[in-house]
Amino acid sequence: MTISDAMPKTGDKTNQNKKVSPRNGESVSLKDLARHLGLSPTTLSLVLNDSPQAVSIPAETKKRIFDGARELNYRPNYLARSLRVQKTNTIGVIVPELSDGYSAMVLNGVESALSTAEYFYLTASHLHREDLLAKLPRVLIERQVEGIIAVDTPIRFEPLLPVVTVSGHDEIDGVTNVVLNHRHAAELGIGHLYNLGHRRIAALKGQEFSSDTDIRWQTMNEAATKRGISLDPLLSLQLQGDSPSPEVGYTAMKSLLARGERFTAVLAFNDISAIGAIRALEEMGLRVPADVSVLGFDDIYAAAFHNPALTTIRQPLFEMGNLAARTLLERLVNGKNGDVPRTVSVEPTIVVRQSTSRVSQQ
Amino acid sequence: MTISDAMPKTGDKTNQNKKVSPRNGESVSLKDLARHLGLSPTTLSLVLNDSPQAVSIPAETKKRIFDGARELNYRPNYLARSLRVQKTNTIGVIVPELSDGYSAMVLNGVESALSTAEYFYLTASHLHREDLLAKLPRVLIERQVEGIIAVDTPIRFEPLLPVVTVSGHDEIDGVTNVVLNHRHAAELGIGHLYNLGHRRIAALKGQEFSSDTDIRWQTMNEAATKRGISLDPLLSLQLQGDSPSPEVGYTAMKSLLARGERFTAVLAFNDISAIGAIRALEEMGLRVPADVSVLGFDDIYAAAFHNPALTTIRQPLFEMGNLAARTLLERLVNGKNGDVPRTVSVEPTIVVRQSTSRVSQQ
DNA sequence: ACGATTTAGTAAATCGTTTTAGTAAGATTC
DNA sequence: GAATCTTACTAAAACGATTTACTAAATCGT
Repeated sequence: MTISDAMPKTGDKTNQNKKVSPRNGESVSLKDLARHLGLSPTTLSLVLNDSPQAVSIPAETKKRIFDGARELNYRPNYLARSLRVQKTNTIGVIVPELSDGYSAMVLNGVESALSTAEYFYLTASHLHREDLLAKLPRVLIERQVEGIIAVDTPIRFEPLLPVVTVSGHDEIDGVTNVVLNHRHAAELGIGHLYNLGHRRIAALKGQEFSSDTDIRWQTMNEAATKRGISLDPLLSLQLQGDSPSPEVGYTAMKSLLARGERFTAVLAFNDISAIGAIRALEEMGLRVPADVSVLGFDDIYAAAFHNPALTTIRQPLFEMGNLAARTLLERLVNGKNGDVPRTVSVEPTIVVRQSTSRVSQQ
Repeated sequence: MTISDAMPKTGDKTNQNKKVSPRNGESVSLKDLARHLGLSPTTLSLVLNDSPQAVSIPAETKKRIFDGARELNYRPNYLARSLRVQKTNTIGVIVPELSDGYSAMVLNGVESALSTAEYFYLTASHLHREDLLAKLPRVLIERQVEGIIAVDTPIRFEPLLPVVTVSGHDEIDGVTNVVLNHRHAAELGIGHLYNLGHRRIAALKGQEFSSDTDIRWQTMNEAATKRGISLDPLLSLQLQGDSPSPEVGYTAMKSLLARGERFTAVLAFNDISAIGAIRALEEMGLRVPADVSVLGFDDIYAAAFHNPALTTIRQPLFEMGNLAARTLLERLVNGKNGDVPRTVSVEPTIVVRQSTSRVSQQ
């Protein structure tokens, strides 16, 4: 663009802006600006959007338009624009709850990918309520989102538009699942505990509503079986309640301990519940890791700084969110033609810290 | 036209919907539905929105319309609607970063208040970047948000629309600040430590970019002075870096310890940095709370389950977000008339756990 | 039996853009 | 010097709703 050069000669007629000046509060439309400049909205639109047809508009006029826009503080109405071009640059993100750390990390990744593409997103929490699970996709679609990312959320609607899940495991036409390589994660986790000599391993299963609960339990069992041990059902307990606090791990571990079973290691569903479990163990006089090793999952920020520092299986949540968003954007530009991948997976790593150790010989 | 009267008795012509059926992917507009029903879009709009003018439409026609809408899976286009009625039921929320726990808790409160009002929100993170601080409000306004909530974020723009901050402290026309009663918080914190006998108190000041840093430092000093002690500048250190991990507290405490100063208590800027500080102290062989008491701030989920459990000043973040959203919504319905409160404040509480204790006599 | 009212709708304007299809004047070509 | 091509624009039709201002027929009041 060559807007900057035409300034010197004119510098006179364009200043008669008294009539339309800053405008008492209401915002100025393209029509207002056009009237003020004595041009048609068409011309302004062409110039402001740097449309190819604007080549015939002389630099001086262009400058007049840009100056006028700045002067009247013209801001295009994105609603009107979106309506016309049939494109909102907006997607919807559905999460269980915002404050659970997990969703926040994923969202962070989503946002990072979207912002570079000039997309915005509407967030909606379903709070594990069936009515919201059915309603939220509807209202998001009414708001013309171009696609939906569902984080740890079951799909209870027909995917009329591109859908990408994070940690979704249902095979549905039109939805891409971004998932962790759970088999690998299980190998890392069970392998680590096994190599430290642990054979009696207690497990804290995820809540029923959590998408990863089943696959995690299944792959962990496979990894155990492969090593000739098994995850004793008597030593496993399902987390209850949807609080995003360590409380749920604490109460679960409390009631497991109350059963009087013996075990040397605990496989927690996530770091949050691992932290709760450690508290319960210590209250019983059991030291971690001396008496019982505890393995977390996720590697949230607090994991490294907990006391003892958590050994955990790291799930790259930011990357998963980021990947989900990038995958969705890609599906959006490809339209109908591009093929829809069923699954995109990311790799876990194990981060060994202080909450696990070699089983004590006794 | 009186198309409707020809069919009441028949009750069979309405089924000839083959032509318009589910529509190969494109969504059905009001006009499509009107054509399918042989009515005008006006009538449908009146009926579907239960407008007062729809009283004259007979129940039978209404039913036909509702049935048709369901049958063709009609979803109003919110964009078009918003454009026409000049109301988007959308607000913008600006946060520093999503994954820092603080923002997530506040957002959770915001969402909870908004969802009952059928509002949605666009989230944007500024990552402490000046360019984004200037740009984000602009683009949110272009997207026709009705108001903005800025969480722990400086206002770098002219508030042309209703703005509510969470933990903002600048006095600006048109913006309402939802803040903690910091004086009270400082009384609680300093009072607690003072009563336990602490006189030499180290402080971890918040990062420069954090809105609460100054007011917190100031009120803490006042509370200390009031008791005849002072927060020795030699014992205080500013947190550096914008990672939402305990790391920042850890490094700050490390370098404070490296200076060789003696102190019996630490006033941390927040729980996250308190956790990092505790790690640093323990690495130096100092026990918490036996040798040094550590007081956190915020009361995040992890605080209660840290080891030792954090004594902390609880800041009701969910409520603050909720209140901010409710305040904004109120300002939106009141329009220009309703007065704009400058400040709305909430009260802190102190939660005494295990990270603080009476100063050891030696 | 005549005007007023109610009933059951509709046509057209509108919100603020973008885009298609022009147009009218001047410059260029042959 | 007529035909064509540029140049510099503009009018009007979208996008998909809502809303204002009608209308034509049926009913009501007296």
